Amino acid sequence: MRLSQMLFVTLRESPAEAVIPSHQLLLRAGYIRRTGSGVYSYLPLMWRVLRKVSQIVREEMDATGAQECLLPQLQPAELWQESGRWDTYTKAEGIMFAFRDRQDRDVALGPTHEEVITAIAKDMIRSYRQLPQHLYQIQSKFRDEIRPRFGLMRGREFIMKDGYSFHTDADSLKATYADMDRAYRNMFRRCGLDFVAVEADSGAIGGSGSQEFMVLADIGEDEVLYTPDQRYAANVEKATSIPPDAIASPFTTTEKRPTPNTATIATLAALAHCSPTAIVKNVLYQVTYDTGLIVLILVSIRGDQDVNDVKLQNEAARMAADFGASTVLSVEVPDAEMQQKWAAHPLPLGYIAPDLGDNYIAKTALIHPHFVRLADPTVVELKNFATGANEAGHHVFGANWGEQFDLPKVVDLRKAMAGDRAHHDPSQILQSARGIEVGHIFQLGTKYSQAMGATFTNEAGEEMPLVMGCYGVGVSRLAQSAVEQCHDKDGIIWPVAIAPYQVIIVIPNMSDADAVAAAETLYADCEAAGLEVLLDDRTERAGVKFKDADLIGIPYRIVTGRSLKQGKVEVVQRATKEAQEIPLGDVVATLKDWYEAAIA
RNA sequence: CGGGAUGUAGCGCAGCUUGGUAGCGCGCCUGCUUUGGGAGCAGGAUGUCGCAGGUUCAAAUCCUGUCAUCCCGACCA
Repeated sequence: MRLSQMLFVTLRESPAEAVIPSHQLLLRAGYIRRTGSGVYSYLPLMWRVLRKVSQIVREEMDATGAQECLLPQLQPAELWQESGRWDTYTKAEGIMFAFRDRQDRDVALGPTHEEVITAIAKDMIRSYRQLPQHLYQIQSKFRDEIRPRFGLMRGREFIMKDGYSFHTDADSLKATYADMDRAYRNMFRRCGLDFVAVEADSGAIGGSGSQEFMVLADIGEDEVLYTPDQRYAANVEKATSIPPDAIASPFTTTEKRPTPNTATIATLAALAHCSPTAIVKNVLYQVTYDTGLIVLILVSIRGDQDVNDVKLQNEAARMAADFGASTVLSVEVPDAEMQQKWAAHPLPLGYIAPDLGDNYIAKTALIHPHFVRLADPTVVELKNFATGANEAGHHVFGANWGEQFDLPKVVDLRKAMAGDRAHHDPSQILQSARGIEVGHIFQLGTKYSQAMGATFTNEAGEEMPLVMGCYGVGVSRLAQSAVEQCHDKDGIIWPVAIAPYQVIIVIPNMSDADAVAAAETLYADCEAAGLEVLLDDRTERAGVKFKDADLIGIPYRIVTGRSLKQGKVEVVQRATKEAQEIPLGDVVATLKDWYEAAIA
């Protein structure tokens, strides 16, 4: 491609809308333009990158035997009502773009495709003889994100590879899941990313085992906890650890004492001269189920620890059936406005005890009349602890489970933290890093197949639900992550395998006929050799061309300049800025070698 | 949805406090010179100051509303 013919516009300054390097550089270098909030146009250079990434993904998927297909983005509501996700996706999470067509039918733009693919499996898969199957597609997804941000990092329309596998049993699923683990590692390695695989929460998709692939970067939206021996890595939402040991309580007698202005653990610990580990903190949550029922959960946890919202939400979901509900719409810490809806009288905020009376809950139809009391394992062994007295400005000291308070049901709700010890080896201390989630693989199980009646007949002639897995890669997010991870002050440094072009030939002086002729020859030779090449034949000064070449991040730059007199050209590697003079006749073969070595 | 900020030329910004003919840098167009790291000189074009009301002789500027974009948050008593 000749740059003089291309829609090629670079910006000297970053548009104000971009705040992270990768977003700024993609805008400045003319790869993308914002069309709306969280909606981007992929310009010719970007589209080449996305096609490169897609092709790597495709090759690795095909190598596992998965079959590419293309499913509709426009999806009827019935499918989602069958799976039970219509309400959660349109109301609770509100993440699905849903609307009515002219026949007044509810339809939506696909945020994901479990429903569509399961309906097809239900239709087409009848016998165990057809299994396993694995279909995947690469297409745009639509999600009405709460807060789109950072360009392609969290868009409302984005490109994703999503795959779905169907199995007779869990062992077959695990085999494919392991294949996907390997395939994903291959993809991300081939794309030139520095990544880590971590244990993950399954979230709204549902199911059991799941693993995320994180590109490490400071602006990552996820926190990853890992051990230096690399034997453990998990999303903080999922992570478990050994908490610090509790320091023995200094309280020897049981008494209620006035403790003014100690609504926080820090102020209470200071006033009472004790460690936060000697305090039982009681935190109130409000869960809303799909039936409209509100259930109040009181969590008791050690004073130095925090509740993991995701673990709590999962526990609330497990309890849903007990309340005649099927899904959780929200889990929140009730603010003053929410409290007014159900509190019979003002709560002793900051001074709540594990036995906060049910009489605080007003008798209303949509409010469960009892607190659901849960205890994190960190409080189980505490002796003579301090905790609230259910009276503003007062705490109880020297309390014990089975004496002053009944120990509630014990559930792990604790948020693991950097500095905690690891379960597999307590000498390993958890470290924290930020990550960008570029891939996620799930063992779904039978959640969708059961809901939608997707069954097959097994060897014994019994009708069984299909066992499913699903596997996603954020293609457009991955491409921007590569920039986030690989750039310098001058611009993008594309990994060779996903660069839009491998080579750019710069003619420093267009009025030098020899330089132009040499460049034209090299341009033709590169193309003939199968290298993807840009020819900067614009009538710009050399400085402008060098700046632009650096900005758009093409891996190899040829300059037909001064050394032409010696029959040589300068060849510069973008990543290292390393330059060398190479005889004209050797240039193409050299670049071909470099390219092949880089993508091997 | 809550909080914060910003909307002025293609991009980055000033002007607003104290109302009075809309500015700067880059980019763009023309010409000449220049030609290896975002050239110099000369000339030129480009704005319903986000939108709608209001106050006023007069509004980019003051008031009200509204829309859009970006950032932080959705969380511990």
